[in-house]
Amino acid sequence: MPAVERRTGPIPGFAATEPVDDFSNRGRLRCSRCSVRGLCLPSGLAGRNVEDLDDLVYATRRIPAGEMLIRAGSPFRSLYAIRTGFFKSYTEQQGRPDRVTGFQMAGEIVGLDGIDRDAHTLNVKALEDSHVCVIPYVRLEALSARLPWLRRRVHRLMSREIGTGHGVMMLLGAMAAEERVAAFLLNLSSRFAARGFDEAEFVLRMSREDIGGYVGLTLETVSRVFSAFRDRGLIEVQLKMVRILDVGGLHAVLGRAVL
Amino acid sequence: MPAVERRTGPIPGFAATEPVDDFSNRGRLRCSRCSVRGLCLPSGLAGRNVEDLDDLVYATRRIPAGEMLIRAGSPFRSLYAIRTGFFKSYTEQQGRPDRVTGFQMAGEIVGLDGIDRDAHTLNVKALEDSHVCVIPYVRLEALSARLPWLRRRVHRLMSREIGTGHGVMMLLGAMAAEERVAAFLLNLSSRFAARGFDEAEFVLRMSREDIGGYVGLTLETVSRVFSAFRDRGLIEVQLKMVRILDVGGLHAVLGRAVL
DNA sequence: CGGGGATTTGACACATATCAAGAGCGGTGG
DNA sequence: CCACCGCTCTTGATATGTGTCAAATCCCCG
Repeated sequence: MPAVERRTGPIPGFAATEPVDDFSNRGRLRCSRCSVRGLCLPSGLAGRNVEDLDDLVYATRRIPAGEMLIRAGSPFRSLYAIRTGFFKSYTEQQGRPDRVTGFQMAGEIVGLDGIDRDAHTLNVKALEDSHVCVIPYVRLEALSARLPWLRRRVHRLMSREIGTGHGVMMLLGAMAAEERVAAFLLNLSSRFAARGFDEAEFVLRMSREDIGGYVGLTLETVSRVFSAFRDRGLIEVQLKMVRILDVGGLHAVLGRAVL
Repeated sequence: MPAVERRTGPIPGFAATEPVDDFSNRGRLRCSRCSVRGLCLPSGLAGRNVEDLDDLVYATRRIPAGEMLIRAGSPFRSLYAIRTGFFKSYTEQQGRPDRVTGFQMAGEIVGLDGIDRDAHTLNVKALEDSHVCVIPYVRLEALSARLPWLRRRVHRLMSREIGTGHGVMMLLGAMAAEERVAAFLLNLSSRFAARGFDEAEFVLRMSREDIGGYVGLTLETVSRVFSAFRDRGLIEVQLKMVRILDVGGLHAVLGRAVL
């Protein structure tokens, strides 16, 4: 069962079927006070204007580790901004392991792929206890009408996701196993760094199988590559714990493979 | 040298560095009269409103086969709507064959990936003589301010491109060679069909190497798979000419591989 | 008609998948 | 608190799909 539900009544144009566990937004949820505002929707905005966003967020929702935030096929109504936590987006394949399209962390927006068909196309599952902001699409739309910078910002977000997709295509279509894993680790590292976490030492929230599902390898190969990197002194690995000992070395593995 | 250039003076906020070979838009280029409007930006619009778009297009531009429409790294100013023709989007890799991120045809929009960084990230090259509509981003922005349906439409377009990317990830990360090629052929076929062309018989505009660069295989493997399909009576191939003899059979090759 | 690139086909190599077994860790319950 | 159980991870042996290298053919275009 997905999180506790507590609602505060329907929003015009927004069917109240969203499970939420926080109050409706009466100035309580403020982008202007959010710790990840520098990465999230308000990014790049000078202070005062951020308050324009303060009635954008409908509610927050707590997603315990292992619970689904979005189920593929469900009707699209909202985007979700990740406040804290870690998610994986994936499609299920009967028998085979999940095909993972990405991992998302604080400040990132999920659900953009659902706009086109008015339905979500991917499953999104929390890999650790997480909090998200529910952003009803109709509200975003309405606010976009009068906030040019918000239109622009949403365009940039979507454009970035398109570009991210191209990066993954590069990874999947043109890189060897070690290159893929190196690229994966470096990507994670820089994203942690952007959030003020240690860029050298971090915890992998996902399993080897999930990593494999993302970079297009089997879990065994991922494990082997980790071991190979360890033996060469590039990283330390102890199950979920990873410490990057030689960033330059990892970049060298990537070689001239363009990401 | 890229096509003939003929301009009609600067547009506010739009530096006149775009090579164009048609007149500036004085009601001459009309989405409302365009043959691909059903697939392009105006898609889904009731007739009369389409005229709102008529001053969106700055100019058309002819791109001869083999010429570049967009060069990776160049500053982002415009989107391009394909009127006629066929393009490939790709990144160059020194030594190795191009990594192809997609093929585009009439009614499709290219350049969306450039919004995020104000620069194009992919090369886009015409594979046959083509015509595109140049859509200055500032104009699209301005028009979006007063046309809710256009905002929505652009969101949908970008969302679709995100979803397309996920489809390619699926293909590259989880499918065997024959599955990839079958998916590629079926995808092309349905897109031709949507444009009123024969869905069973069509001309491949791209080389085997380009196909390989797209589906993540070498040109030899692509060729072998084509031959295998031919031997099994699924298709006829004669260089660029392809005829699908057994659609069901191709779908069967895909099996339960989810696209 | 000639030339050069694209395509096909073959032989072989190799990277990664597959199959299998064992070890380590974490969570649960006594 | 300890012991057990199950799941994830690691490591090994082997299989196999696809890449690589090479050569012949075909076509298109000049």
